[in-house]
Amino acid sequence: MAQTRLSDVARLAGVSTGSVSNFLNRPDRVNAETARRVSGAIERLGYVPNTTARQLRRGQSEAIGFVITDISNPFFTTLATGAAQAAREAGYALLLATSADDESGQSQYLDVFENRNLDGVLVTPARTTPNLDKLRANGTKVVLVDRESDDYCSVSVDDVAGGLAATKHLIDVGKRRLMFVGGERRIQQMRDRVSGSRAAVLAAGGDVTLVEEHRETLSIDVGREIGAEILALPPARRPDGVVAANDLVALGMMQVLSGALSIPDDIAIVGYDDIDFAAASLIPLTTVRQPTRELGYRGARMLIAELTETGEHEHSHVVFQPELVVRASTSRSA
Amino acid sequence: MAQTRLSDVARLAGVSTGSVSNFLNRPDRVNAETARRVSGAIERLGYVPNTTARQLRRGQSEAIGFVITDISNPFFTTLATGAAQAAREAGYALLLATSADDESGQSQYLDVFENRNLDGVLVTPARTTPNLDKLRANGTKVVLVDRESDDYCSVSVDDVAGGLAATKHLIDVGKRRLMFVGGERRIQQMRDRVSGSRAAVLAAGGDVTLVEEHRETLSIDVGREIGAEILALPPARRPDGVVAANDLVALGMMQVLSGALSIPDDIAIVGYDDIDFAAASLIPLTTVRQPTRELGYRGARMLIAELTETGEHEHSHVVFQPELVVRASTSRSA
DNA sequence: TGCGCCGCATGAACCGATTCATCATATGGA
DNA sequence: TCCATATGATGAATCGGTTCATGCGGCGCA
Repeated sequence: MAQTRLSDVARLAGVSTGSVSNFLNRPDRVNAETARRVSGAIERLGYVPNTTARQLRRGQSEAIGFVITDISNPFFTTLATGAAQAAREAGYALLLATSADDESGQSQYLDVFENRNLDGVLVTPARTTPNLDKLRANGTKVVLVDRESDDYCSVSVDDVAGGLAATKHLIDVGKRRLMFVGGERRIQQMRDRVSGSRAAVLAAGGDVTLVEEHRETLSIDVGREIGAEILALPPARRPDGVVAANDLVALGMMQVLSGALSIPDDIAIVGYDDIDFAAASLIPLTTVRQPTRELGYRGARMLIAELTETGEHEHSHVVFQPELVVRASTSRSA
Repeated sequence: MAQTRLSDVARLAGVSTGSVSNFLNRPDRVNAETARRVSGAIERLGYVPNTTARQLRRGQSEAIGFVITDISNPFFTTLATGAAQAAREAGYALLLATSADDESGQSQYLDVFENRNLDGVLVTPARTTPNLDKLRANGTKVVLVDRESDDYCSVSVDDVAGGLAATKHLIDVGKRRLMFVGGERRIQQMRDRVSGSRAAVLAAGGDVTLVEEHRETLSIDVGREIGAEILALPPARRPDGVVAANDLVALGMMQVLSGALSIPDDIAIVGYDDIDFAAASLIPLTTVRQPTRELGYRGARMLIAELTETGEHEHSHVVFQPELVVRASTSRSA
């Protein structure tokens, strides 16, 4: 209960508080003998510095925040794991907020962050870009994850390439009536994936068609719904290949479709993200793998770098390349 | 950049800092006119209180921590969601730490928490109980989640009942050669689930057998391994019913087994937790549902209650009852 | 011997909000 | 009219580190 204070350490060691503080923060600035005494006193008292006081004086918290858009999607938790690791390595704390079940969503959580005075936040922009500028005006650094922007540092994945690879693969295995299931068109990633998909169709020539279906959220349940809708179509109008914009939808669709149709013969499915459950499905899911963990890791490192750099800041952008992982949901031989 | 301080507000409103502080924290103590002026000044300046300074003075951080044992298991993220909600409702921040990929594991993260001076932590004790006592001696409150203990408040689920229900169900659908796949025996939950399982076998009489398999971790990959081992057995020695101690293992096993055997005819599988993917599997998984979100929610509320209560503290314990959810992995009719 | 410099310790001021003893003013009752 | 009481404002002290201007002793060099 009774916190031992830095001044207690100073008294026991017979030095000033300044020296103790220096020992803690710039050990090179204290004499070896002094260091020995201070270190002994700290040991003896079991002293732990009070982070709050340090933060107050330093004007920074050594903590960064991350808003998880959808905690039920392993993609985001993997992102968080990567970010957490980077934070830990740099001695930062990672404060996670979840906007999972909430109507007003993200911007509310950014508010939470606002008066927790974090040094910076990692943001995965959802449907609309929340008022990041306001945060930044308040002195909080911002790095975008899984999204590019000229105004902020960002780490992202080439979604055009991902959409293209997924679609081209379906065409290569002989599918002609394709369907793209995406999220809200306002989200940049979705637009990119769609445009990659279209590019692949265009390149294939005239006999390949592509229909697009867009939903607000991309969950397992939504996948089930869309699967049911496909089954309700007359067979001739059913797609024979589907590109889903995330694995959850793909798995939901597959569950419903596998009851009535043969996968991949009647209908082949490609997901996106390569969450663990994609490989673990009874029919393993072909999917576009993103370097998810790395994405979170690099994002956090970038943020921390921005926090610690001294000179003028230049926004930097890292773009990873996705990788198509072929499994049984599109190919018998896989 | 230049933070507006409380004293700026006071100056603009023409009142003392004490009054501004009172307006913020005990509005009933300030005159209506004063309140109006202060509120106007806050508005005009866009003032946001500095949480760090408040924490320092108050001696508390209004933040609680939660160590996620395995972030790749949706069970734990759901727990976190519940806890996050409770924290949010009470105006607390939830600091998440992940011990996912780390050899030394949990205790290290509790250290991180130690000098972040949190008011309390929520702990899901893993294999060994980390040095919680030390934390507590430092003034940090502790509540155990998913585990009972006399020395701490706790929220848990009746694991004996869960193991029993799962096993009895297999027996009821006609299975006789049962297998229990659990985690480390040192973990209390595992012991409870096993003993529930044994009780069900005992109650069924002589012709039901139970073999036990224990692994350090319970992941999809481990499930695959065990599935392969089962397939390698001579048919007569294969179990015809499996109780898995979490859904991940169950899903992993099912993936391997469904290739060679008929589920549920040759072998029926029951999981544990009822994560979303259990219902979403191509063969939906029968499982023991835990009120996971509620568990996190109640745990956090309990912790916050302990933090805000004034009198003597009495440890309290909430024990939820699990619920068996029957699906196709054990029953054709389901 | 004297001067300048270096290394290191010192401790008061400070970060920004909260608290509380104190005081001013108003109200009511005798 | 006077005193007791209530209401509410005040501002200095405080929380626990960090910083920095200041000072001191020792060493090298001329």
